[in-house]
Amino acid sequence: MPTAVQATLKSRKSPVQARSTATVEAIFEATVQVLLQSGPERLTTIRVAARAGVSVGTLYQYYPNKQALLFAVLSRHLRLVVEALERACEEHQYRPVGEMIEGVVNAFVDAKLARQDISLALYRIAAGLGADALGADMRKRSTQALTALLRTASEISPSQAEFAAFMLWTTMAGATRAMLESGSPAGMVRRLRQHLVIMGRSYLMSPEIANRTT
Amino acid sequence: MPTAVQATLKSRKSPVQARSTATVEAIFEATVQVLLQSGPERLTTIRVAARAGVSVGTLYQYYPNKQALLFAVLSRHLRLVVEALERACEEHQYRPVGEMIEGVVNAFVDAKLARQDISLALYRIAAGLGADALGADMRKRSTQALTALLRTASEISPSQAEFAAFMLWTTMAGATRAMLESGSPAGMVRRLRQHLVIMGRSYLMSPEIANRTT
DNA sequence: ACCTGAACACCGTTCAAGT
DNA sequence: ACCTGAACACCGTTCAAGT
Repeated sequence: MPTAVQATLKSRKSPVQARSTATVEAIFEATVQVLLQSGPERLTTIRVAARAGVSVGTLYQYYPNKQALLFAVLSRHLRLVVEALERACEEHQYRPVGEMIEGVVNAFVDAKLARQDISLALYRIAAGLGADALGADMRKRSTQALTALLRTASEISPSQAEFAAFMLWTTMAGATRAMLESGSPAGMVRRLRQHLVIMGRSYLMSPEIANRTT
Repeated sequence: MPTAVQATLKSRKSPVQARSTATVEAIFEATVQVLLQSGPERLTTIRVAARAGVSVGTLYQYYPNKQALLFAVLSRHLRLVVEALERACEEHQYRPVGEMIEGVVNAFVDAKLARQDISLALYRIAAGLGADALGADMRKRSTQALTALLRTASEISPSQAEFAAFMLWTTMAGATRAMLESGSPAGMVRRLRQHLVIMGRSYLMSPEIANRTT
């Protein structure tokens, strides 16, 4: 179920000719480039259009407003991260909790770091309403995948799986964000991975979360 | 050492007469009101000035630009949260780790929830550059207070205190933010407190963080 | 010392006119 | 079917003129 905001921010018309498909892609790429080179403050519709080699009018034929441009970029980025997480969840089902956490943490951190520059630029924009709804969607998908994973862990009480998934996700997301925003020096990445694993594992194996009947 | 950004966003002139002190406060309060009632998108300088009962020109006499308005609000809010955290850290020195975590988590969640509406509105604005620098400052102060606290815990290896403080802070901040953004239903607040305590405690008492020589 | 508000620059968005 | 770009509305910011 797409939210109202998402509907508003979707592409205005679907391109039917090859020419316009190329135009849409050019505008999307131009948005990424302007975002990374000029920053969100100087990202104007005219600048994006110019970079894409079209006029403003053309831009507005495919994206209903400026927010939609950033929404498109944010959307793809978040989707890639969530999909990486979902894959990791699939792959680590029925494994020991320690392995699960390690697999999930590494997948998440890798995905965020893969486009570190985009991640950072996008953190500054979450402002727009679209981002709020989108972030909520992604959190939902992420916690669902994690819940499903935790349900296959023999060590964990099933009734705790859902909330534990929420805690794991916000921990990974929060810590990775803080690290990126503080410049993410090389050594810190390694340490962050380690400590996220330690924290997640010890949390899940704590008497309150772990399955007492097993 | 104040950052360049902060210098730019500080009040432009200090009021010397009683009249202007009142004006500055009126503008500040007007900013909070417009932010909460109209949202960040509709917060215009003219609207804030009108709400404060002054002209735009007057507003710009005390705040160098629109960002400075939001910066002032964000700044006070974050300061209150950090100070609450610092107080909790002071008060729980040399206690068992379980009590430390409980005290710190409750202080943090209480402070964020005390002005829940402002917290939420401000999350949407962190966009502005000022917020980035300010957020970094607050993270620094918070982790320093937490580091000092953890150094007084007999159970914890001193060499791990600093990074552990970073992990604790991002976990609390991330989880609280996610909860607020997802509407923070009544029951969830209680559960979040519990799980933050469980997570923090089990992390700090894990063999990797705990002092093996004690 | 403080305040006013018209004027300016710039940006998001539209739409009549083109190919 | 797609593109153009001048025109419009609106907002942030300034500054000469007021008290």
